[in-house]
Amino acid sequence: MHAPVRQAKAKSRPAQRDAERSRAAILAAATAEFTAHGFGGASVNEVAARAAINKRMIYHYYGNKEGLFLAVLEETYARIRSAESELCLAHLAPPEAVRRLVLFTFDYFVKNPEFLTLLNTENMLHARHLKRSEQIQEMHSPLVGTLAELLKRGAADGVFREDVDPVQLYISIAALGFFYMANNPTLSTIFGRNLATPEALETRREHIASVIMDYLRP
Amino acid sequence: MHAPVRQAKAKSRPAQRDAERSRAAILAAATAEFTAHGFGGASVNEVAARAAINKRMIYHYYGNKEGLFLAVLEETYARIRSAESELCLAHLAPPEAVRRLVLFTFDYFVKNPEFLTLLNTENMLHARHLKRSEQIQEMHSPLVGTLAELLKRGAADGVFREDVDPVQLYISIAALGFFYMANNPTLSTIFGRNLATPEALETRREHIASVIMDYLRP
DNA sequence: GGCTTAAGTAACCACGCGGTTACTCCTGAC
DNA sequence: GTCAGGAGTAACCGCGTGGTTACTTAAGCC
Repeated sequence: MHAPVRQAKAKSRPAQRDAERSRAAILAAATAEFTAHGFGGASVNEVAARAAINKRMIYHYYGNKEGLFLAVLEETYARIRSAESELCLAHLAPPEAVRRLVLFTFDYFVKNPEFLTLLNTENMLHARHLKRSEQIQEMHSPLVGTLAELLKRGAADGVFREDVDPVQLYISIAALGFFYMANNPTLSTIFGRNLATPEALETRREHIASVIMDYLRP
Repeated sequence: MHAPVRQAKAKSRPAQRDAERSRAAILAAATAEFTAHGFGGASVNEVAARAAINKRMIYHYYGNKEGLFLAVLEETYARIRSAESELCLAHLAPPEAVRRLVLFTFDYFVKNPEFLTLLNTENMLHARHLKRSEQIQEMHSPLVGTLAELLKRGAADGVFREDVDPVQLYISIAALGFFYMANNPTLSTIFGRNLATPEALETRREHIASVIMDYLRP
């Protein structure tokens, strides 16, 4: 799609029309703003400035601040689900597959810290946005079902214990990485050392794999 | 200390003077306000209203909103350290002591959800308040040292594996409970069931103990 | 080419915000 | 008894907020 030609206005770039591009710019700006300041501290004026888009358009596309935040959450969940769908675990031996899932989860949190902060913000608000979402089914991770299959196969093979609840295990895999990354600033301050160096992250990554794999031992 | 007698003003209770009581009321109100709304969304006007104290006094005691939030964090840390100091683990067998610590940690998070939310808020702000605190030493948990001793004794007794990093273990013990409680609203929404019922909490509690104790098996 | 819809703009509004000013008066110390 | 300091009050200020109003104009369709 070519950019239309139009006389430039003083001090502003030529107005163009591209709804998809505008919405994407707004979502990216809103993600940064809500991540940095939380829901109450974030400013719609600032989102508009960051996106270089008129504030009226934010209300046109998303309705209000709550609708904007829900759109940010939905996109955030879509991203992790998309990344999870690229894991191909079914053809792997159960221990290798679970280990792969554990490492993927931690690596995802390391590369996407905004996911952690946005989730914490939404939990502080008692998930009131997610509860209104029409995409909750898409947010449910199919990996819990995958994990249940792996645990069943592993128990049958005698390489996993038999009494593992896949939901509890999935939550624990997430917990071990999420807490470490989301709380890294206060943990580093209190322990008096940087827990976010590449070495520290590698140590934590291997520790998490060890905790989970040792828990699954028969 | 007796309450001084003074003529009541129209529509307001008699003004009394008690700095300690005022500070305590302000901190309690601020804890509730920051817990519910985060730092940016919390309002100093609302804190004053909740505490039934003039806003000027908040600035008199705490300087500004940032100083108020730091005071709330320091009190929050003081509370968990006080509760931890009542754990008497040294005389217990290492497995029983570690299990006691694990259960205590989860139970504390269940009973003090504001601790989780305030910590998440401070981490979103990159621990900028904690970094300015003059009480960081008091926030460092002595339990890490206690845990190191237990791991050493347990390994010598042959009931624990020998290669456990006490800091990583302590973080994992906190992670398994913190994530579950702090993310309960979104997890419950996405899994389509209430993960905060007494049964669900008991299941989670036992799961965490199992994960940690099985990890420590030689 | 004209018409309709929607993308986009600029300015505006009422209100709440964090913090301050200017004071009163309680209380403790000398 | 007096005085100074601090607890406490009421009103105020400049600014930013979420959201709205009233418009222009690009672009697609018939």
